[in-house]
Amino acid sequence: MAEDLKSLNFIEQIIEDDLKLDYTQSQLQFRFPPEPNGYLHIGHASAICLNFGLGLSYKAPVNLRFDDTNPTKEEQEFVDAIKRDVEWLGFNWANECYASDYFQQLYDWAVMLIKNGDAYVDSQTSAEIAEQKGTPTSPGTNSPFRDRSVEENLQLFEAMKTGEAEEGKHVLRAKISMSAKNMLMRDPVMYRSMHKAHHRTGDHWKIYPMYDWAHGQSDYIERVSHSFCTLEFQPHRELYNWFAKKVLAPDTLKPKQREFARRNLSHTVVSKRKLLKLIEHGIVESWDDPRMPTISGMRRRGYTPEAIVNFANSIGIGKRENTVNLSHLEFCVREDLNKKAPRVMGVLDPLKVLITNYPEDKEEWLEAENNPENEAAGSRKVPFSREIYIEKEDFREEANRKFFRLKLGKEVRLKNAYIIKAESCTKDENGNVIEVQCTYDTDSRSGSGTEASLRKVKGTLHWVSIQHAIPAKVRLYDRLFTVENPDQDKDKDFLEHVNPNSLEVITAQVEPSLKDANPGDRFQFQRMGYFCVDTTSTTEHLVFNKTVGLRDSWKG
RNA sequence: UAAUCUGUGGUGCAAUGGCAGCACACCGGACUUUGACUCCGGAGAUGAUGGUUCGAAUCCAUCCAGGUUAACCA
Repeated sequence: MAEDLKSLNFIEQIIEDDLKLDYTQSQLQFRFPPEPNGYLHIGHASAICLNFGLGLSYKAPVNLRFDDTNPTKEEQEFVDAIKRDVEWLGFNWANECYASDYFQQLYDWAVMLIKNGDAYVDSQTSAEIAEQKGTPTSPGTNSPFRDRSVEENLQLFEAMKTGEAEEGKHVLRAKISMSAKNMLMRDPVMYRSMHKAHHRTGDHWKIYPMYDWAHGQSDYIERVSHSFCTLEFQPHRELYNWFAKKVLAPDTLKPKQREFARRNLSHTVVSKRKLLKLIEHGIVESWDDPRMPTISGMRRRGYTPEAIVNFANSIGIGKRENTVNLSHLEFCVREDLNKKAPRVMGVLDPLKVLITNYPEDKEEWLEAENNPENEAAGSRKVPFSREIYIEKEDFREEANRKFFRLKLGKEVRLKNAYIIKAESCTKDENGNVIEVQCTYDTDSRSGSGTEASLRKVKGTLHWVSIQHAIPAKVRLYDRLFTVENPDQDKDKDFLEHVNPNSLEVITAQVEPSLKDANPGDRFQFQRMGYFCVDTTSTTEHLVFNKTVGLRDSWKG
C-alpha cells in the first residue's frame, strides 16, 4: 500500500482501484521501457521515479526493458549508458529485459494472427499505404492486398522473415478497419522488413516488429500489470488492447496501459534531435556537458541523484500540459547539497588585500567548520597570512549602509579569521582598485573566545591566503536558454533562444585543502554556490563546475 | 472542423459533494562569523454560463480555451 496519509495521485488511485477489483498485490509489476537510441534526460527521470517509485511503495518488481525493435537507431553504447544512469539514480531493476528477446514469440503470434485472418501482408509502397490511410475526418480505403489468402500471407511473411523477399517490399499489417475513427486502428503495420544487423540479435532477423506490436506483448510476457506511458500514446491504448485480446487467452489478466503527462522543464529542451543539434552546432560539448538536461550532464554538473529523485517526486504526476520551473529543480539541488556539501573558501574574482599590521613572516592555521548543518562533518585548518584575496565585488570605496561588505573606514569579519578594517586602496591607471590596505583587530580571531572575537560586525567575507592559495579553473554556468519554452515558439527556431553566455570559464583561487579533491566531489564555496570537481580535473590542474548558486536575497 | 484528453494563485500538485491546502517562486520581518540555512508573516487561484443540491473545484448541460492523433519511429 502507498503511504496512508499522503493523498494519492491518479496513477496510485488506479492501482488502488485495481487492487480492490481484479489484482492482488503480488500480481503488481511495472517496467521502465527506454529505447536505447540516446541518452536519458530529466524527462526520463520522472518516468523512472514513477515506475520504480511505484515498485518501492507496492513492493512490486520493476523491469528495465529495452525497447530495441529498430536496429537503425539503437546501439549497445546507449544500453550501457541507460543502465549506468538508472543505477546512479539509485534504482534496482528486477530483470534486465529486451524486446529483442521476444522476437521469436512475437513472430509465432504474428503467424497465429495471419492464420486467424487478423493480419495480412501488404505489398504496396509506404507512400501508397499512407495515401490510403485517410484523415482524422475521412475514412481510409482498403489495400488491394487486404484479402490475400492465409496461405499466400503465410508464404510471403516467411519470405520476409528469411530475407528471400526484397527488403522493403512487403509489410505485415493487422486487419482491423480502415474506417476506424482512431487512425491507429486503420490496419496498422506490425512488421517491416529490414536487412540490418541488430545490436543483440545480429543478422538473425530480417523483419522487425513495430512498437505497437512489440510493446504490449512484451508487457504481457513479463507479466507487467500496469504499463505507464506518456499522454501521446493515449490513442495507442485501443490498439494495445486489440492485440492483447487477439493474443492472450480470454481468462488471463491483461496488462493495462495508462497515460500520464510528460514533465516539461522551463528553459530546457529534451528532444534527442534538438540535443544533438546543440552538440553539432558546438553550443555544448557533448551529451554530458553540464548544461545538458541529460542525466549524465546533470551528474557532471554536480546534481545529486537524491535531488533529482526528490524533484521528480515533489512535482507529482498529472494529465495536463505543464512546464515546471527550473528554479524548482535548483531548489531541490540546493536543499540536498546544503546538507551534504562540505564548505570551503574559494575566491572567484580575486582582489588583493594587504593586512598592514600583520607580521610579514607570520602564518596561522585557523579552525574552519566543514558544515554547519552537520556537526559530524568536523573541521579543517585554513592558512591565514598578511596577504589575502577577497572577492572583487566585496569591496567598494564608498557604499550605502545596505552594503554589508568591505568599504573604506568600515570593518568586516573574515570568515573563520579576524575582523579587518579597510584603511586605503590603490588603483591602476584606469582607476580600478588593485589592492586594499587593511588593519586587523589582533584580538578578534574566530573561536578565541575573547571579547573582540565576539564582536558583531555586519558582514562576513570569504577569503584565501595568497601564498597558500591554489589556482583552479572554474566553469560558471547559466541557463542554456533565455526563454521559458524555447521549443514552443512557432516563428523562431529554438537555437535562436540559446543563451550566448551560458558558460564562462575563469581562474579562481581556492583554499589548499582542495588539493586532494577528486572528480565528482561536491563543495559549497561559501557565499558563492555549489561546485563539483569535473571529470577532467587532476591534482595539478583543478577544474570545478558550478552546480548552482546560493539563494541570493540581496538586491545589490 | 473526426475522435480523444485537459482546464485550481506566476509555476507544479492536493482537496474523491462539506472551511480551496501544500511546495517552488515572489514580498516583508527575525536570526546569522555564508546577504546561505532556519524561523515567523504576507499577497495571490477553481475558464464561462446555467442546472441539481442544505451545500459544487468536484455531479449534469451548453459554451470557451488548450493539447494529442494521419512514420515501414518509439
